[in-house]
Amino acid sequence: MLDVRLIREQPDAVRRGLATKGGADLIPELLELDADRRRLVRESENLKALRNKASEAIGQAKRRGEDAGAEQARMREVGERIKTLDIELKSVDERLEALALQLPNLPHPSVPEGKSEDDNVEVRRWSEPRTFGFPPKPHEEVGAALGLDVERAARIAKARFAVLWGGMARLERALAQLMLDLHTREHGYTEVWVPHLVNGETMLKTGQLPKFEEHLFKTVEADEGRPLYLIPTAEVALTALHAGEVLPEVSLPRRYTAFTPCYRREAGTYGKDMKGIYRQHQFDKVELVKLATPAQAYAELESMVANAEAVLQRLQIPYRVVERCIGDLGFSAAKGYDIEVWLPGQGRYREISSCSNYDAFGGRRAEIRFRPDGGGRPEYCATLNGSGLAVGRTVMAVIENYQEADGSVTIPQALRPYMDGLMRLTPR
RNA sequence: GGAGAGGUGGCCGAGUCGGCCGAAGGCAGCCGCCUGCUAAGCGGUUACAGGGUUAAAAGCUCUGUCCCGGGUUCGAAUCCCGGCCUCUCCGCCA
Repeated sequence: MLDVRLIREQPDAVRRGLATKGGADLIPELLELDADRRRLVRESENLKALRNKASEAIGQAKRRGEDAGAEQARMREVGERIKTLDIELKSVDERLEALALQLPNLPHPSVPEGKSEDDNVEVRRWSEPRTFGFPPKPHEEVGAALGLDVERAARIAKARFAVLWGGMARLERALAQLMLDLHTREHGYTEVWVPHLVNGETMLKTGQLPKFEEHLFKTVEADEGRPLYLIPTAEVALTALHAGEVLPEVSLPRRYTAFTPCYRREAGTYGKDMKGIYRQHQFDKVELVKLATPAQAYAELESMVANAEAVLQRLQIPYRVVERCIGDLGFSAAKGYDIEVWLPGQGRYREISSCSNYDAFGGRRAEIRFRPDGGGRPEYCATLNGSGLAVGRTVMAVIENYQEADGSVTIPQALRPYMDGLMRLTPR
């Protein structure tokens, strides 16, 4: 969420910032509502001050045994007027917040121009794709022989689910473990275990609601309690952990990691990436989340990307890093990078991680603040998040990059300790 | 699932028949004083949000906040209703 005060004081700068991302057209109405709100607040509060004084006088009069009926009647009317104003104020506040929630974050000045992911800018590449002595197969073909089973998954659930048998299931688990160990032992993250179902308020505070409801799986409690939502990423749970809190500045940055399944409806992607497990309703991810001061946030973004890259380096799989352009930044991000892994079966780089700095936009929405070291008023934290990595897509990358002519897959060195020294997955 | 108790400031804890309660007292913190050191002692101070004033900040001032949302009342921490959460006992359970 953007600071309404910033919009009020520098509407033109905000309008320029939102030019590509959209939402600038909402500003006039927002400014009008803001002016209405302040007018109503002033009037209501003046009347409340009057009433408070009068009520005190009535109390004193009554204690002296005097009659205060006339004054009480007068205040009854004032009370009615206040009630009317407050109802109006509440309605203005609600409309104002609904509008403010629709405004995306302002891009950082360093973010490249561009409309779609095609305009993203490659920042660096790591390692060279290996040369195969045979035509490399896509992961769904390599995987089918090794225990990747989408047919039965579709039967017991629906399309876009998978069953992993034997070594493939083991590979999934081993990768998650490798990632968690790397981030907790070498990158300073604290491992957190979180609920996979969260309430609507948490979804609102982390920017999933109201805008992205169609992407979420929603549950209904049997006793008609508030609905809970399946998390689309551990980011929502991790970021919301400190919602409403004021953290000491010395405790920043905080670095959290969690291994969870992610559940996404994938509405509007029918027919897209239907083969294999690139796009699933359920997938595992090791997520990275940081809370930082706005001053630390951009350096923390760089190190977060490096932390995610380290996973692919361990696995010896080629990738490139692209900086997302304004049009591909997403709603909440001020700046962000994607890591794209090389998939020889597809002959191209595909997204395996997305790291973003939401800066104070995220902290304001979730109400996460910090108390500056020298004292003073609390300020909003910057929130950052990134995949480190999406486990299912890493499985894809491993089996495509390490496939052999006979249909087997070599287990990367770094992964063997997590698979009892197993060197190879062979067709079943 | 059944029965009961409760949610007050950074923490503990008091709030009488609704007014003088943004809230006693204690602890912790900060500033100063005092004292060979330490401990003790003395004085002051310590929430958040929003509005107004200001170029802005500080300051001043007003409003709201005693879990959340409604209601009663001239006036609610205090009374009433709903929700959320916590605890105790019984039952069930990985």
